[in-house]
Amino acid sequence: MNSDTRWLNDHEQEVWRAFRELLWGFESAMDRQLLRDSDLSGVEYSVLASLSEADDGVMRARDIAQQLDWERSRLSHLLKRMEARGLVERVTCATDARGFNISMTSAGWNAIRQAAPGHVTFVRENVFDPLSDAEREALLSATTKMQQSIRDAGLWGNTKKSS
Amino acid sequence: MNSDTRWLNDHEQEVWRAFRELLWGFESAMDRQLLRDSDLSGVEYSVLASLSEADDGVMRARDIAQQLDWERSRLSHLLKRMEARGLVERVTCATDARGFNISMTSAGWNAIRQAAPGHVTFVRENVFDPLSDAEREALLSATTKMQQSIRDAGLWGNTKKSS
DNA sequence: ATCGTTTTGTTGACACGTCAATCATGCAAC
DNA sequence: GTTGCATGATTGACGTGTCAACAAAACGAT
Repeated sequence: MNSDTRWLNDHEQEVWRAFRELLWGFESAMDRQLLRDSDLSGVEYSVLASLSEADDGVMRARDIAQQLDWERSRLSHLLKRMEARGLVERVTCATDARGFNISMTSAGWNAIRQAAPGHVTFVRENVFDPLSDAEREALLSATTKMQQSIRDAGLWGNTKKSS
Repeated sequence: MNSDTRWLNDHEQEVWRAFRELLWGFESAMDRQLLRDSDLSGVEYSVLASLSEADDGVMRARDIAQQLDWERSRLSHLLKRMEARGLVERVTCATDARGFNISMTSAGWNAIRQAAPGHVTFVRENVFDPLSDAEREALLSATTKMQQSIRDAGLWGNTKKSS
């Protein structure tokens, strides 16, 4: 139907293919490394990392979800599993009876402290070390522009559309 | 413990943060667009796209899995759902009694033909249009290098390690 | 021919994500 | 203060992914 679609030429297909492969492969490799070295999944690491940046390892669930740009239910499901694993605890919130404070247990602290070096090393060895300075800067500007473009198209993240 | 970890400085954190955000956000936006415009999930689109490149829309399941670098079980689960939706059919293979030929139904053809223009447009508008020529080339070399680095580390894809 | 191994594919258990529905609480308007 | 709406969080259904176990056919060596 849409006969004026601007299809990709050969070179564009090559770029797109490489990018798309990396898109799925990078996260999956990162998760694999994390799981292998520290018995944490990628999403568990994200939550623990957020918590560890708070003063005492305690945050409102709402704030975690906002910081990670996650849906509430996604976080809720995950926290249930993490609580069962003993990594975090739900504590009722004194100032808002609806809310919960999520608090890292000592097992949670141990897990994130053990996992962080390997994770950072993964990023350094597979992102920064292989790239030249120019490539690193181009990567930053390219990712920023793509993200902005998707935002402009109203397709980014979990933010609800304007009616 | 690993006290010689080379942590990220501020600028590196900024690059890493932008890249990581794009990593999860891009795929999710793409899937959202696809689902909205054509009632196909991203993975369903991948399978149908592979099939549509075969002469008659028929491929061995094994070859689809290999082309997409997927685990067999992942494909098997998905094909079961896609067959239930009427997008593909499993046909017993004449030359190998273990295997199955996966064949697109006419509904499958219709779905992929309807979805393709919007998908290509998404890629063009959010990858190629926002990027300069230099950025496009840098993106290609950067993604290629990251992927190669991960491969060298033995963390890429579903290929089993060498015992 | 038969034995052991590889290949092909399925299944079940479980981790994970989205969506829609639900529920209680806070809050603002009146 | 009650009515109405927004907010914070949970739940259940279902699509999706991984992993390990399984079964059956193919294959290669003897």
